Amino acid sequence: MKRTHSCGALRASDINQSVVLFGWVQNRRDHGELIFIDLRDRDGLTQIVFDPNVNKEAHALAEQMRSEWVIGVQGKVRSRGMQWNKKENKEVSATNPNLATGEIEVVVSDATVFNRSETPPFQISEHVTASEELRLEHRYLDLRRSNLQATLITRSKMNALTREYMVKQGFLELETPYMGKYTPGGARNFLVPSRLNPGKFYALAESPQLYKQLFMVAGFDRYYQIVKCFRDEDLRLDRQPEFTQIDVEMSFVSQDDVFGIIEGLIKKLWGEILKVDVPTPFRRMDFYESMEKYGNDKPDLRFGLEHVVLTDLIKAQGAAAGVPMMEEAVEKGGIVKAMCIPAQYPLSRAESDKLEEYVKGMGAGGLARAKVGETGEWTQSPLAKTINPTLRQAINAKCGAKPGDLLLFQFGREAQVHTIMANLRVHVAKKLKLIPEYGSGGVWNFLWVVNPPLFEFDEETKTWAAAHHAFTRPHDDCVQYLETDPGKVKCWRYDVVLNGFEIGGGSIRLHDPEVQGRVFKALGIGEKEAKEKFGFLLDALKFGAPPHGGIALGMDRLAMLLSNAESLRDVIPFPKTQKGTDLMTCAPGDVDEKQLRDLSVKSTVAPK
RNA sequence: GGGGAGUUAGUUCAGCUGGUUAGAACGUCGGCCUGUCACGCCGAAGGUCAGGGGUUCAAGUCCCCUACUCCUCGCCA
Repeated sequence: MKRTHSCGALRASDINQSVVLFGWVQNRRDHGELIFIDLRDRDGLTQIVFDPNVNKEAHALAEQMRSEWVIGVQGKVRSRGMQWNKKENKEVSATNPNLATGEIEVVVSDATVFNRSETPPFQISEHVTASEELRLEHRYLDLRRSNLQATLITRSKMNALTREYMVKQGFLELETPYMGKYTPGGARNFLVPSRLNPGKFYALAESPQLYKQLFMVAGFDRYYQIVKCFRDEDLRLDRQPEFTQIDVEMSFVSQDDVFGIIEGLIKKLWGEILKVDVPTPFRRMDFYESMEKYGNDKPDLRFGLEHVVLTDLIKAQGAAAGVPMMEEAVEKGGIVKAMCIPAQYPLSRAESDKLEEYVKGMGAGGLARAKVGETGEWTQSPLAKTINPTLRQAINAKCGAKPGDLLLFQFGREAQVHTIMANLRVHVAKKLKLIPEYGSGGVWNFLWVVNPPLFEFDEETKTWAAAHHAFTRPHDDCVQYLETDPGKVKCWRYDVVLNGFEIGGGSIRLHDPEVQGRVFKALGIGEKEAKEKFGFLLDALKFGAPPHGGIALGMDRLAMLLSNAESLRDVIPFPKTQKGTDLMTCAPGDVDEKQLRDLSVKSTVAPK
């Protein structure tokens, strides 16, 4: 027997053809005489019928068949249009409109069993939801489910479309090493001990960042790569220790050129995969605006509930404000933020108490609330009695609060207030069903977040640190502040955001050695240290480096959003758990003493 | 490292303020059935209540520890 069709191929136009199908038994419906089996492969389902009047042996074999057996059948394609129904004593339509092949069935004249199957630990079905733990343990079975197959097929399409697009735009696909030199700063690296160089280690690349800049120095002009990256940080819903980037770098370009290329790519991916027309250019938002209104640099713009910063209002009232906790926060250099939940989305006392629990989980002291009354007075709030009425009206006005609205407040350390309010905003939006729990809801709000600061002040070490990396080009009109006021220096860094997910980020690089030296100085990195850490790149920049810049898109996140998946794990064939383990292979695993000796490595963990 | 949720039949879950034999659905196995399509009907088997310790006359249920899974803060330039 040789397979003639896939299980998703046959249509009414194939009726009367003799065909051979191979596949897995999805489902068996035994009527004593007739036996129906849904035969499955990655292309779809086809109903096959065993009739003892057609072939007794095949029918007997079908009585034995069970879920997930791998079989082959030969037979004739027959219409399911009108079939004799004994119960009703007349011909009745038996088509299945839920199936692409529902117009037809294959009457089996010959059948072979290629392999039997044990009863699987969970049913291979879209209807049954086994726990993720069990599914990961038997990932090869989970991957038989059609929705997981669909996401991986979508990924494959993304790869093909990306390559097609990038090649057409004149990009070269160039490879970079995974095993490189450890560079401090940034994400924690996975280390690989070197057997040939005892005591020394490679680091797995957290991104091809430095290499792709060297490609520009070498004159390749336009580089891209679909590449694995490795980061040894804690996992999240949208973070895996190994993940894939669409990595891009270009010479002689401005920020707008990079945006144009990426907008074109996303337009193509969304257009061809989802048949959705994404309008370009994308909206742009200043980093500071994003922090102020949304509390982070990856705002979900599918809904409102914008934050309002009240710090200045409270400062202006001085000692007369009547909100001692907020005043104290402001005095200590912190900020005060509010969020207004409109009256049309009423929250019960129990619900708003739950919100308080939620923010406390993020380290908040509590969640101050105030219900706005008919004349702008506050009720149901500990602030109501003491607050200066002028301040209260000013806050109402600034928040656009109307009678019946609920105001939520956070105050304290700036970074923490932003984080808590950012998470609270999304949390509330989901609760109020302004956005779905996961997935786009059919709304695709792309956004560039631009002009962030080059440096961040590290509260712990009391020093300035690179907000992204030390090779980002500052705005020309900010270079003057490098020495005097580093916090004021904005740079050519950009993130592309979709529905609250950072799907990519990049920058225009710093190719001027003079400014580079000043940036290092601001970071407290001496010449010697810079040479040790980034020597090869700094050397390379001395030999005629073109102005260049680039970006990297998170391929897994794109795939997750494109296929409305709940988690990154659903678009990665073999993902890891939150502790970075693989439940199927049990990686990471033990190695024996000899292997360690060969690598000149000693474990400090006592053997069990 | 911190906070939260969870772990009961092969699977998904229920199991109240501690109380006699731990239930349901799906799956599995057996029987019946020529038009089903998540077929239907009848019957059966199936449990270390995650592991360990404690409180109690009595623990799936209360307490402590450990493991694992998920969400999250920190972290991810």
